[in-house]
Amino acid sequence: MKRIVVGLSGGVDSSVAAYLLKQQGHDLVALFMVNWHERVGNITSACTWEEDALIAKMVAKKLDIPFHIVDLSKDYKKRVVDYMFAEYQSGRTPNPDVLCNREIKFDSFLEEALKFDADLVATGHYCRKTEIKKDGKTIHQLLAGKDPNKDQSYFLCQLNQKQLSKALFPVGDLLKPEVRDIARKMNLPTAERKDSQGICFVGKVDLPTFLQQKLIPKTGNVIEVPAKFMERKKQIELTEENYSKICFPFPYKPWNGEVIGEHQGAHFYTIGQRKGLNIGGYSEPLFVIGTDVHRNIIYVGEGKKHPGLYRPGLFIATEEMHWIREDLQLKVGEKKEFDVRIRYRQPLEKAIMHQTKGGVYILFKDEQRGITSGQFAAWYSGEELIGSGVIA
RNA sequence: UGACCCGUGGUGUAAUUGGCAACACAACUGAUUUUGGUUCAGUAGAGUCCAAGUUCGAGCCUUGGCGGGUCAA
Repeated sequence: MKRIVVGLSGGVDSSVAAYLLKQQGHDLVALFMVNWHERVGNITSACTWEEDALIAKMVAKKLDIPFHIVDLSKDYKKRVVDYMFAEYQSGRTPNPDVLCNREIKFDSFLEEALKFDADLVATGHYCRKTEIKKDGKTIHQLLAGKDPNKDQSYFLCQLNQKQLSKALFPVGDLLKPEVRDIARKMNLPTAERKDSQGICFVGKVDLPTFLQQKLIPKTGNVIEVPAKFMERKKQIELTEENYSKICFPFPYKPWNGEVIGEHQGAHFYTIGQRKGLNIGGYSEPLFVIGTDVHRNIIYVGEGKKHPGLYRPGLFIATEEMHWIREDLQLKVGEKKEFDVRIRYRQPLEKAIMHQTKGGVYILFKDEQRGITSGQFAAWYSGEELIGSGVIA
């Protein structure tokens, strides 16, 4: 029996996680965290944290677990939301939920949880944890959830050994339908609740509206780059000397194409984006293939096969590298194959990672669509998440 | 100034050469998704530049305007 704090969110997953731990006879405390009060840009008028808290409390009561609430909104604002604005401002596309896990759930929240004298902190994430011994040291492994459709290990790709040592993921061995079934059988109030989506805790917001709190709209040009132009530019051999050309965003220039419309601010767009351009009349849809916040230009290409949408590799600077498995960190000059994904719910892709002095180059076996600065690349070895980093 | 061509939903095109307007893109809504995005489904939107005429019936034919373009002087 251990003393465990379980983070109840008001959703099914964490409820079932709590139930399972209770079944195993652990000494539980439920802790609900408030991360966001404001409702600017909210789409659903209802559904604020109060409702989630109420339901979480009902779950705790049903399971006969003491229930507490902790307000981490200050931290969340400072460590997640501000980061988000700053990233968009500088033309990158952040992943707030990865940060939320690293900075809040498994840091601020973890700290609060440990004040309850807990040995471990449990969440409803779909991922698994194991440990191995190596050179007499215990190493925690973060594995994908059993349900391939719900695996959330990607969102935890920035956790470190210390954080993992305290973490517990009780639903990681279950499939989502099984979790629902358990909730139904146990009559948990969350059994039929819809899965949360959108930026965690902020909720489902209209992102442009949300961003406009901080980012000022500014009219700029939309430039269409012909597919032929990029085809020519991409005729480069994938050799080490060319890494710097193929592993970074293509430096589009205004004269690489033609002005076909206007936008309200380059920092509101991301690579691969189709909706929101407000430009019609093409036989195939237009996709954003590049943004330039300094010149305030967005570059687009016609058709989902446009060469500007694909890249064979990416780069992660050394200071942005994170190894969950510190012991597997590559040395300068070393090359190794991993399975990599560059966004949530994307099939893993074979890639060679090549560590250099300034950072690591990741060369995919097949070109990847929509590689975006600011997003996280996460590399796996089979089911195990080995490390991650911010795409340059 | 003369000749010729064109004028259809927000945009780009289509309509068996007379029978009440289709497709794509955009937009909107929903589904999927604990980031952004992607993807999927559905909805709405023009009575065809204007005026007059031929016809049972015109976006398609005729005439005159208006607007845009090409060629010739």
